[in-house]
Amino acid sequence: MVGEALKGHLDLLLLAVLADGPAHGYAVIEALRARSKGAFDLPEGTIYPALHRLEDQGLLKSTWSEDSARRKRIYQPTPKGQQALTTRQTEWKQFYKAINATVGI
Amino acid sequence: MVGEALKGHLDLLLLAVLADGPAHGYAVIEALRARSKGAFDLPEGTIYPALHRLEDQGLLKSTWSEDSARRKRIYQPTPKGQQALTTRQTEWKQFYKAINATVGI
DNA sequence: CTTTGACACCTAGCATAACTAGGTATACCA
DNA sequence: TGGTATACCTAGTTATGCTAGGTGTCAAAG
Repeated sequence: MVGEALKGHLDLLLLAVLADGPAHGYAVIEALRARSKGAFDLPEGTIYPALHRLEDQGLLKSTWSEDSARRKRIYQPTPKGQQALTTRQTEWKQFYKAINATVGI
Repeated sequence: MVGEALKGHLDLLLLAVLADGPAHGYAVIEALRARSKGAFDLPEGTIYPALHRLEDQGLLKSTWSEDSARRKRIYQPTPKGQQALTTRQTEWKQFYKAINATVGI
């Protein structure tokens, strides 16, 4: 994606993806690419620290999956994370409508 | 506004406001507040450096107004700035549609 | 006539978060 | 055996909005 545009909006994306079911980091990257039809093709160095940050904030919790030889850290939203998702959604709607109103589109 | 949400989108707002007519920095702040219905109430420390940056990039040019005892630096978009506005607009549309698609709203 | 607040400009330094660029390791296919 | 995809990690860079301070003009209120 382009530059700094994503700043402050990534949390919303991650919480939205994980609200539809637990997933590990690499799968989140693929889900973002798929859902956005290729617009969000984000590097691991973006996603992994963001997931850690959200877990530190208590919005996600993670467990190591054991049903595979390849280790996977499975993330899912906490109740606090689900609540955060709805507030982030309304904030996002207000934000993009404010932009559209300002730009006149 | 909230946190980092604006990062990467301020240039679009400034170019859009100034595309509707030259204005000085303080007036730009008021225009943003008015157009966004209060959503974008941005401090001078955000606007002035941003205007300087856009001028450095050749997207705006400025002149000091002389018809007032109070000095005002009047900004207006250059041709390059007008072109940048249209590309930023299409990028913004792609961006917010990608977010909405990803979030599912 | 002094003070307060709106107007109008400026910038050094801070904070945040996405990204770069490196690393480790497993699995599978040619 | 080598390459590619999967899957994780993090130190450091970078970009930019914002904080917090500064200067000065002007008008209205006290």
